[in-house]
Amino acid sequence: MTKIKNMEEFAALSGISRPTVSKYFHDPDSVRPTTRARIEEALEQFDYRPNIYAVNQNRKLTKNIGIVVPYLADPFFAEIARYLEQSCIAAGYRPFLFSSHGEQKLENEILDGLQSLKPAGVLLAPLGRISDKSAIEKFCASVPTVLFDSNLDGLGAAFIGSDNFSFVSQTVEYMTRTGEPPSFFEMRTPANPNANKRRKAYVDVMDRLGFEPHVIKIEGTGWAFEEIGRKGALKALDERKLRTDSVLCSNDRLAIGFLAACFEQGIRVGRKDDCTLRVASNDDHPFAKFTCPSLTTAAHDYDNVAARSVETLFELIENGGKFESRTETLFPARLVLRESA
Amino acid sequence: MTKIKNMEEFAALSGISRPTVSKYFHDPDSVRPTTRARIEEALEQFDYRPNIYAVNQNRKLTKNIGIVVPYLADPFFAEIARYLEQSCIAAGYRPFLFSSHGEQKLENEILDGLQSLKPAGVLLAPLGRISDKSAIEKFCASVPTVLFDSNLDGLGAAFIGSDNFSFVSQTVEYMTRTGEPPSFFEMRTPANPNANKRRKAYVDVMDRLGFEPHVIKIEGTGWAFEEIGRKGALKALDERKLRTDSVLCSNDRLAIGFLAACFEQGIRVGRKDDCTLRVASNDDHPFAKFTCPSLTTAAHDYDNVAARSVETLFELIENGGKFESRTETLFPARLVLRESA
DNA sequence: ATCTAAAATTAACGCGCGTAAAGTTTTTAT
DNA sequence: ATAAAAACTTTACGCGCGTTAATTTTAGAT
Repeated sequence: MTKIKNMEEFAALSGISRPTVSKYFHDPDSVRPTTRARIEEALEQFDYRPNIYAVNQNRKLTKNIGIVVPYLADPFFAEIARYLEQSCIAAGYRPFLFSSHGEQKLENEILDGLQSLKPAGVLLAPLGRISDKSAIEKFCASVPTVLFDSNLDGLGAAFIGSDNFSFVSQTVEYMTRTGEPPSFFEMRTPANPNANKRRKAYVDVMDRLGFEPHVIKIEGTGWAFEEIGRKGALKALDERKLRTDSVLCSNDRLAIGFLAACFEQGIRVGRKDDCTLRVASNDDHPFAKFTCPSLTTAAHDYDNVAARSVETLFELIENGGKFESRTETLFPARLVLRESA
Repeated sequence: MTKIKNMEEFAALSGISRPTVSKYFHDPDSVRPTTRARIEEALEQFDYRPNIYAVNQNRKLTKNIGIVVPYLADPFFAEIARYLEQSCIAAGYRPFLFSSHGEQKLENEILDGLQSLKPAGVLLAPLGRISDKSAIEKFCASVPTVLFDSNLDGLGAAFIGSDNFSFVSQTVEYMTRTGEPPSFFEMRTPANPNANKRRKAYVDVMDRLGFEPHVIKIEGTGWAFEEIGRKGALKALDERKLRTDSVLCSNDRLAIGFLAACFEQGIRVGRKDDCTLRVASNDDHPFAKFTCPSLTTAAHDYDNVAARSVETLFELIENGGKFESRTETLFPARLVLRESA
């Protein structure tokens, strides 16, 4: 097994000229089947691969794709990232995954570093409220970018996410139909723009159903939602803030904290006879199945959001990085009935 | 704001020769303070950055560092990855994060792709049992690699992880001291080598304390530990496999499933009077605080494992990629008492 | 066997930067 | 002030590959 230094050498060993070999690596189907066979034969024998730095220096467009999520320690984003990664690989691209870890500074640094990677495109789930909009706008101007999960008005070539109204209307209607209308439990200053849309949807749906909306806003900042939810729930329970026996949490991570607080307080949650409270939520977090009781929630259409995001990005890339107009695609939720409501 | 094309152009605009500018980017302290100032002044004015592809093509060693974890949807690894990333950045390196998603094929592909990135070093938490040892060995031969979390005998230049004996001895001793000796709850064919060490430690400690070890092995493969734990627990409870009122789970994700199963069955877990079962575990998963009841567990020394891992890798890099001998560093656990035991 | 379109070869340039050598200027020490 | 050391400038080559233009070979059809 000789060590190959460069394409010149490999071309010589395979008996094919370098430009043809170069062409092969760009697109194996662009060469004659016989020469392709000869190259691939040599490839197995000598284990050569083009120097990606030399390749990317000379190609106008790299095969790199950046994937940026706001908080990777949230398994929801880890799952989505997994799907996005695999779709990129399947399409012959090279995904690079980054997490902003909830910090604006880091999000900016990631976008900064991403620029020098000269990616063909970027899939960005921004931090949301605390994102540096102007920095993101500048970034999007120079790199084809598709936003997902969190929409920022007008930024990126397209947005793909979930239809928050569909989430909340389904959970509210279900709870109302099978019991009492829920209060809405959320952070006072949510990081994610979806939270605001969910609150609005809650108020709308309650109005429409003829009930008075009741929003419980809890304190806390950052991304430790479970702890924030737990503390907020303890306080709300202590102060008897709930107007009915039903609560709808803005998202599952808050609900996880809420359920932990209920358990601590000996409050039985669920629809069984001995239960005094029903808790539902939104997202269908990977752990929602393992809360006690298991969490009734509105599930993201993970697969479609992820699939459409990469699809859209590929279209964008093939379109030269620009769309005629910015599109927003929203996928509806699927209600997942479990034990908590 | 003119658009700069290359270093030549930037050098001209800053009034400094290109080789000096190049030197500056390699190490800002290697040029005279006055010239450094002039360069940085121009830098603010013109926003130029070297083309990383051209840079990396010519430098013997890149500033890239690969971070590979077995399963990023596990918040434990997400948290560790976060720390590793930040340490790399602080040291002037460029971390690239990859997850094997529990698949050998993917782990191999990641290492494969990593080679062409020509990283200065790699931090690798391998899949464990299902890792392709020969592939990893080959990789380590050509890239300076430090293993963490999961040890594979003899692979990598060093290993940094947790002392499984310390984990299990603390939990077993605690449970025994304050109640009955625990059974050990684990997967029959665990993916992670730590699991085997924990079982051995359990048997050892039980023997030493004069109790008969009792290991409950449950079925299931893959990385959906919570569901495996839940199903296994339902079966074990149904078949009355437990010899005492105490269970020690091999890891927290299994324990999360175990607790969910107990809740479903109406079994009260904890140390209160009305409880009939105590459950403890190992890892201190980020969600362990929010299980019902909250989980008593032995915590990894996250910070030290992560810090020592990057430290070791940097030493390795400065050492030219080779150590005299392979070292294994283990950090002890810290017992975290919560409500479940 | 002959023609033609497709594919491969040869030759050569450029990408942006690292880096080395030789000469010049600036700084530091005496 | 002077010498030595340090830093900078100029010049030039090389890295590995993309890409183009001109030429030759090959394949499929008549």
